[in-house]
Amino acid sequence: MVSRLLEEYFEVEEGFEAEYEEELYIPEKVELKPARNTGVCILLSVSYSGEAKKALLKLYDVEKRIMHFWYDDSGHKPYCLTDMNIEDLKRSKVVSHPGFLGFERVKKFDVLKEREVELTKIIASDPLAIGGRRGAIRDLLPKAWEADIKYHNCYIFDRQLVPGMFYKVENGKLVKVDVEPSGEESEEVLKLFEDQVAIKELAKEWLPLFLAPIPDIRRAAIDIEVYSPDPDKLPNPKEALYPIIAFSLVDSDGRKLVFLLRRENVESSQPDEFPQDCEVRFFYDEYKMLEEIFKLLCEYPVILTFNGDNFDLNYILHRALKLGFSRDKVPISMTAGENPAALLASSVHVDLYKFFHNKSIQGYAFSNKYRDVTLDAVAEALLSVRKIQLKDSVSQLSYAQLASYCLRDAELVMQFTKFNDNLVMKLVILFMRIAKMSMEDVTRQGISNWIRNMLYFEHRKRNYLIPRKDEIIAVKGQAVTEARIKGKKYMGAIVLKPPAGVYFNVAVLDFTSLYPSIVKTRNLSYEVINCNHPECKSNTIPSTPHWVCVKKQGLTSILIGMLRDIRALWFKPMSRKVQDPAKRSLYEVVEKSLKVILNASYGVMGSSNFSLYCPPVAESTTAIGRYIITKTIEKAQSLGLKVLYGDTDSIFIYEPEELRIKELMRWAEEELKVDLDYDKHYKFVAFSGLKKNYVGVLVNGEVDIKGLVGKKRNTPPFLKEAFLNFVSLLSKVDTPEAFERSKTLIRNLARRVYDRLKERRYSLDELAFTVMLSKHPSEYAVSSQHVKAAKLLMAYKKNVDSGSIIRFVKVKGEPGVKPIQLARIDEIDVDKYVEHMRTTFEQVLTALGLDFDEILGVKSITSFFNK
DNA sequence: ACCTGTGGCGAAACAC
DNA sequence: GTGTTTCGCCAC
Repeated sequence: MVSRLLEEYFEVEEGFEAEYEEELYIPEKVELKPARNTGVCILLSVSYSGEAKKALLKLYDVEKRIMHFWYDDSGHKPYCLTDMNIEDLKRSKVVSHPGFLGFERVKKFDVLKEREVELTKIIASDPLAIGGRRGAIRDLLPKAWEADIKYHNCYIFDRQLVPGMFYKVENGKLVKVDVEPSGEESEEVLKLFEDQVAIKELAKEWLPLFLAPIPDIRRAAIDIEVYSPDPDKLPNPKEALYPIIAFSLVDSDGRKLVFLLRRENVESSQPDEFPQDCEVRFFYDEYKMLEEIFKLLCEYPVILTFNGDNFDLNYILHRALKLGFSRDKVPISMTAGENPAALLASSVHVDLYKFFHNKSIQGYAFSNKYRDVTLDAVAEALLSVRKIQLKDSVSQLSYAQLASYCLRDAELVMQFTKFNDNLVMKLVILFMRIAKMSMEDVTRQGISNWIRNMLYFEHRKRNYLIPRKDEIIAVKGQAVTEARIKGKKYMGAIVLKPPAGVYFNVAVLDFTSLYPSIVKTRNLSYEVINCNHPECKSNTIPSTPHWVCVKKQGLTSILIGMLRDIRALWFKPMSRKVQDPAKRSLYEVVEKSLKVILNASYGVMGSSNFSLYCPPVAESTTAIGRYIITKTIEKAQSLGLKVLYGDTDSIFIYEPEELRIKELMRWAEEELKVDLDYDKHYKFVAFSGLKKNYVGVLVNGEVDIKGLVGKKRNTPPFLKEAFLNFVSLLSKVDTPEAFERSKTLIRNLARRVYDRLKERRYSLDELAFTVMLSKHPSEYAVSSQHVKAAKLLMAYKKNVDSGSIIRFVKVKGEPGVKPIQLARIDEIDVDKYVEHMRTTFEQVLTALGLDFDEILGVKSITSFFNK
């Protein structure tokens, strides 16, 4: 049982196996709990071993049927896998044990039978992804399980057995797919790895995942509207007190339909007022309408919603139960827990709200194009189309207005998966292939779970025992470096302090995917860091006591290195080179998805929630990063280059000389084994003198604004707008002389904003600060302004919770703020706003050598205000 | 049940 | 009054 890996890299005590075996413990009372999703797993929440196990099983009369028995992450809750079929399970004593498979759960399995057909379609449509829900394909699973267990006979991950990405369904059976790389392209890519044996072998297995075509899965987007007597309050799905008055569906083939519930006192509409190309159906009976909705939900392999987990599907389910549907007639079920998911009986439900909410998706796949995750905001950012803006609440709309409104939402949701050549669906499927997760899981779970699953898969493939978190910490230790910021675990990157002022002709160099490159070239991986070979101890990590194995390359080092290389050497260049739009789009999607994984791969190593959490690996990564940028700056200076600024992996060089830059790049490649690339060239950069804080105008006229207050989400719109005008004046500047001329314009602009503010000629909307609540207002340690505003809103019977966006203005008197809904323009505290204006503008003015007070003559005026 | 990391800035609240 | 802490948002 002790794997090769464990013996080699951990100090394995003599009798390791016996340790578990000999610790006999026979509990008097056994608690049996259901294991989620696996159906035929029994979870015993007790310690067990040899004789104890037997006694225990005898107690429950199931000993003969127990096939396998494994530990879970905690090491104390072993799983039993049984080979019992459902009928046996139902009859067995175990089943009737309180807390185990209750009646309802068994019943659910019967429902599952019907789901297989549709799920099979999805799996079959993309054999390289594992698809569908595990429970739903349970009859197909045993074959995969056998293979899995035989092949990886050491550990079963988190209540699931991964059937493997290399299976597809044929005639109702799982069939192994031949994954030998075929085709010229694979060969061509593999040639790039001639000198890296381990990486080449792994790339052989992974390339099909990226090169195989991505299926266009048939799907439908849905949306509902619910009647509400209070237009400010969203109806509660658990109570489902009010009728569903509209339902819309838009499918991937272009079919559009709307169901409307006839109600009293609703304005009737002419046929031509309804949306065109759309089937409209009226119902007198909500029950009937729900029946029709359920039929539709079962027609598509994938159903898309925006917030369907929390609202739409949840509401439909509870409304149906309230109207007298029995549970087995409703094809929707909610998972248990605080953050439940709505699952469909015969389809996969993708809640795009959850997917778009994922920080990695937001940042790296969509480069922060949207900030608020609302249907309206995301649609505007990605599709340039908005929701239909309503003056009245949905409950007051005419039938035609309601139909248009509801349909638009479903259209937007469908469009999310279609725009940019099905980008979102393609990303989802690629993430399924990379993480070996189902569509439902991959769209709901965060990046750390994707990476965990990806790594676990590679462990099992190699027959490695997967250690627990506490085992890694015990053997490899905690972080030793001290963070600059209090409360952080270890030291991070270096940021240079830039000189305040404007600099013409600045080149920016950066290290391409610095951290993944470090992980690869310096062999960073939890099992090989601080290994127990005496001869490795001299291979130290700078400014840490850690060392790294020189005998064997670690798993994460190979895997992350391989992903980095195929992105950098193939998919990134190809996504720029290839002309054929379809091919190009595929390269772009693969490139994007790899970027997402790579960017998070370092972070998770330093995250205590991550199951392979290894602080020494995380701090070694940043330590080497610091070493690399420091050495590069030194080298640049010795070459006579002037380094203005740098942050983590970038270096700003003033008046660069091509030959010296080339020499620096060559040196970095040779000495440090990292690619130093020429990133961009600024016509000029204006530094405020603060770190992470500057404006630059590129040679093509594009403007980069970094970290300045004027661009932050919480800054009031009037300042953002003024700031943008300010920057656009700046972007027209070409020469130092033009600066002098632009100063008058800048002065006028600042003056105008100031006067307007003073005369209160801005609306409340323009003055509003927009801040997100990161937790419920009651949970805050300090009552900051947005929390105060939120509490005022709550007192005004508004629903406010973690994630809510609070808009407030600053007013005179206590408590100094009011939510925008409750404020009047004459209450505004003008002085506070002048201060905000000052900081916003000063960040750039100092760079230009201008003074805010001087420009406005503010000093005399503020003193006037103070009287 | 959910959760990648550290560094840095500004505003306001809190602690003394 | 002051220094410190908390919070949100951003850069990388």
